[in-house]
Amino acid sequence: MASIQEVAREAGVSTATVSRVINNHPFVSDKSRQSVEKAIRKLNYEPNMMGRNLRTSSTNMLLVLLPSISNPFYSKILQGIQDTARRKGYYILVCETDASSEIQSFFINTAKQQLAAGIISLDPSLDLEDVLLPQLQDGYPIIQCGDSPQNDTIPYVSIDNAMAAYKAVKYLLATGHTRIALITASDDFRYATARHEGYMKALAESGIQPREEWISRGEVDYEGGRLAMQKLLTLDELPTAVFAIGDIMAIGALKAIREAGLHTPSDIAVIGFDNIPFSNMTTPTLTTVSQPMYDMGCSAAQMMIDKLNQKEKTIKSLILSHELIIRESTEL
Amino acid sequence: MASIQEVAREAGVSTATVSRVINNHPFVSDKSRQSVEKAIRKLNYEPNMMGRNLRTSSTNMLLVLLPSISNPFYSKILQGIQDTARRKGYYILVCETDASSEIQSFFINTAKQQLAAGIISLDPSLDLEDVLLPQLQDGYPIIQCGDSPQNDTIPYVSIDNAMAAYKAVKYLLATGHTRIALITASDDFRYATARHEGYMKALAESGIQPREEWISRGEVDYEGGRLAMQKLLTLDELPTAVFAIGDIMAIGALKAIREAGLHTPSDIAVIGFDNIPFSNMTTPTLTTVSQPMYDMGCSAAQMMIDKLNQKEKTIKSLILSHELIIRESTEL
DNA sequence: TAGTATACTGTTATCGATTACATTAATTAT
DNA sequence: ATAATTAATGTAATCGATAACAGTATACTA
Repeated sequence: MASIQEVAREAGVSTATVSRVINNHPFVSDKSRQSVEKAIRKLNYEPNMMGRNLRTSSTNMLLVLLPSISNPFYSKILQGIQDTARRKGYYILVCETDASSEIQSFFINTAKQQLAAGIISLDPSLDLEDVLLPQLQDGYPIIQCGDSPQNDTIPYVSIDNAMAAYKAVKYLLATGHTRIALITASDDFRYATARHEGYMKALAESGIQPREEWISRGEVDYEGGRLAMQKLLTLDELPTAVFAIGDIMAIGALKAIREAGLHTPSDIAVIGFDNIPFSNMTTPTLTTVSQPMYDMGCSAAQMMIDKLNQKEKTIKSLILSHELIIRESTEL
Repeated sequence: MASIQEVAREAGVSTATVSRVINNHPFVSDKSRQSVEKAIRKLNYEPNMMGRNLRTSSTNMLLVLLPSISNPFYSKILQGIQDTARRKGYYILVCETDASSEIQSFFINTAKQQLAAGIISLDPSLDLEDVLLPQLQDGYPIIQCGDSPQNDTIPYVSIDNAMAAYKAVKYLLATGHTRIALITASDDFRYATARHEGYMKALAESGIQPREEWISRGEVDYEGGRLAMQKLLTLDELPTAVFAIGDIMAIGALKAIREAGLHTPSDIAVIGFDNIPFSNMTTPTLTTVSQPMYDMGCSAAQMMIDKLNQKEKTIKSLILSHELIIRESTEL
């Protein structure tokens, strides 16, 4: 672990000159530059990040908050963040926010301690605005990714959830369905309420009065989707199609339908949201709305890095495009 | 961002005394301790990690190398690592090794720069011994998790893969199968060859001569499993059961069987490996060998931290227990 | 009472980098 | 030929913490 001093001694120059060579300053003679580079190679020198970051009071680490690492939706976004960050020389600190309550203080410390240069949050349930931001230094960069925040003071990367849901339900209507149920989650999540809105709007446009009992709620996981579907299956008049606000819930719904001895899509069509890898591996394969998860991650990281480099004074939110992927669960 | 100097001034003591209070040294008077604590609260002080780590030339970050973040097997392990690490005050730097070739140098720098205190690798394809280790400082801690390394100089956390595979195939034999195929991957992975061995041993014990054509190989993903199964389906005499060395490949196999108009388990039973969350959501649900992924992660992190704290001079490898989970894909 | 141990606190060097400032050498302008 | 620029380099302070060492005050021992 050679230090800059050793390199300087080896090269017969001062540490300042070595530093200038490392950081590509002008005003270094070719002679000095060459002997420094030679010394660096000889000693296998790497600048120590701690020393550098302490002095410049900067850091090349980004903190990513995500509700659950093993949720494929988030991990795909994380992949995008990671790739972009690495290309720009940034490291990713991950923090799974689901696990416990000490977490808040743990990651807020990360920011306070200047360990991370900024926070990218994938957690839609985290109240960034009212809980997180006030605890951070003024101007500390935060980006929300995959959902839009409660209010618009925090920049985000997302898709137009209402529009995407609208189009998905429109598609169901176009294929002849009129009794279309919604499987959704708590209204705490903006994306959930936005997709709910899109659903309502599509029905309204077709002159269909959405029934109270068509809205079934559950946890955002497989069991939650399964239970929500089971509730729908107790209705006197069954829906002929279901729009679930997430693929995993939709996959749970598929299961409940099959358990009831019914068939998808002939008895009940199902449409999901997110296009997680597994949505293409189910039986039947799942019609879904594709979110550009990887791109969302890339964009979030890029926005953060631009902000850190002051290329952009303020971060502008970004709406990416979505796509309806039609598969077996709705094909008649 | 108050510094230790400001706290010292506020409390009317020297920085040394503040440092002693922070680090719970004895020999601090109650009077000093109280005024320091008061100053810390008042200034909302948090020790700066960069300063501390530079001085102590230590760090509380661990680097985790994983082939793919979005693979549920790895992400579940990562969850265990993360939880344990955080409880002990360590941060996790993730590095997805699949993506590109600059990666090697990127993460080796992390170690060289003393940014990370140790490396936990989940990547079975990474040649830790011959490629990674020689580039690191002598004694730099590395742990392999989820697979045993090529040779035994690097400590690891894993299960007994050969035994687990043996028991899985034994179960198929016990339920009357005699033509049992194997879907596996490249022999580059130790876990793959170990599971292959277990398969061979079980067949041999039952006096069954394993046929060459029963061994079908593919990439370790959904498509790989599907293609490998398709190859098996071209045989004149079809196998009645298939053991796949990973759940995702097994799920691909289920798909291929269904596409061929056959039924699982009545025509061909399928058994997977890993017990990823999705193995319980397929149709039919997948019989599989459960690896304690979360525990593996916890153990790996714990071993690393013990090593770093010098509780353990050398790290001892750990074999955790597995379990056969019987579900619909093998139930007749 | 002098001497010694003990408890507590402060001074200062240090980790490894960056950078403002000073200095010197070389070049150009007058 | 002298003054004024410009280029190249070095000196030393600095970031925020820790810790060796020294120093002071108090209690205890002989």
